[in-house]
Amino acid sequence: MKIGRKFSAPKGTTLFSPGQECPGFLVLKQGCIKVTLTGSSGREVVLYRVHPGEVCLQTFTCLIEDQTYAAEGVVEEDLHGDLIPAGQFRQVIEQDEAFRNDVLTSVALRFSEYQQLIEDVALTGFDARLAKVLLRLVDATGIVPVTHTALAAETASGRAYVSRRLAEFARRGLVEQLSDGIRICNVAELAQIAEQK
Amino acid sequence: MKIGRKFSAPKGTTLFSPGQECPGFLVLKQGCIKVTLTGSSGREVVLYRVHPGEVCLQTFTCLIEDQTYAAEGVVEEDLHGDLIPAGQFRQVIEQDEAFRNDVLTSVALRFSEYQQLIEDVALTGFDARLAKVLLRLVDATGIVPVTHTALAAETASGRAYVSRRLAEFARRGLVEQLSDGIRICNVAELAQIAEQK
DNA sequence: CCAATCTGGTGACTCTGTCACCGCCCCTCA
DNA sequence: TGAGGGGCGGTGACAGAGTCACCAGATTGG
Repeated sequence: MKIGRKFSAPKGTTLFSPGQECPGFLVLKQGCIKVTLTGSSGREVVLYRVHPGEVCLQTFTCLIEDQTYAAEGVVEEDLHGDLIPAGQFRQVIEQDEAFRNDVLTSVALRFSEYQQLIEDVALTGFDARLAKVLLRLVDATGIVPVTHTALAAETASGRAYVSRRLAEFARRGLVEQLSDGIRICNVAELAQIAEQK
Repeated sequence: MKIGRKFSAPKGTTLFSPGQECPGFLVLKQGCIKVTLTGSSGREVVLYRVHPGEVCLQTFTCLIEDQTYAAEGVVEEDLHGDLIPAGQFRQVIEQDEAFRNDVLTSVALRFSEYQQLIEDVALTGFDARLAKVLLRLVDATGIVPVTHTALAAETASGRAYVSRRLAEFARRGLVEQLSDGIRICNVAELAQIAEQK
């Protein structure tokens, strides 16, 4: 069954920001959306990423309750997908089993991701969080191609502190700081740190 | 349409704990469930509460992914509701519009609650969190009938620190410590603190 | 070539949370 | 009745986490 209309957006596009309407239910075919929360102090936290096969759930809560939420969505990799207008949601979910399953799967995914995030932020030490993020963001060549500032958002922490701990990791030989990223040197030990506390 | 079977449990019952199967999709008619996460250090965080009209979503993620999650559910007020076996879920959600709406509403609620919790824990100062929790848990007589230990779980913090900050709040005349709880003395100023940072 | 911007390093703080230990109160049970 | 024991809360001393301000190098773009 054909639903929604084609939707594309290039890397860097802000899909929705606090206070705006978001464009609807986006079923991702290709690309990646980064969803973040920004506090009044300007500090930013990465909530989750939407990948192909998943549904962007931000409208969901906007629909049921009225509040506009503080989340912001930015395209990280060029985007292609189908957009289902918010108003048609209940109808489509009733009629289209595939869509319904997509939504339910996405919901379950997000749900456990959020729970994991809360666990990480509330119950784990910073080093474990940092190690986990590094291991999650390595590319195929063993390098994490992001700035300290970006790592701060990923770890729900501050840039200065990230720099300090990263220096300590480097001192211990776990990573090596490059001009354009971080090389992972000791995966095993990092993985062990990620499990602690 | 009649779904599931009657289910009841008295206050204090542990409905599910990390590693166990949870009993299924519980549609609450009466009572309250407290869902918490406990870290390896023994520290506990209150994730959310399930109230009448809502659905307990813990199985949801267990169903889609395989992992057993660290959440624990405890009955806070005597419970009555209907239990839908996990296996029947997709069938019931397809056929029963009322149930489908309940689930979607619950999901949206949880979703925004989780997001709020992440925002609170990751982006707000402790005092704001504490003030917020106090205002959320006051009863009709202006008293918050909980221990410091419970407040620590609600604020995702430690008991000792809660005691300290509460003493400071008392010194400033915002609250008064009683033998069996905390009296709120200055709602306005607490509300203002709750908004900060 | 200079200015503007982005990035990362650092010292000196503050805030947050931990640990251990204390005393208090209440309950139970011999 | 009195000796434990457990839950609760207060406190000092400390450790972990995060902030702020400021600096320096790199890059970019006019």
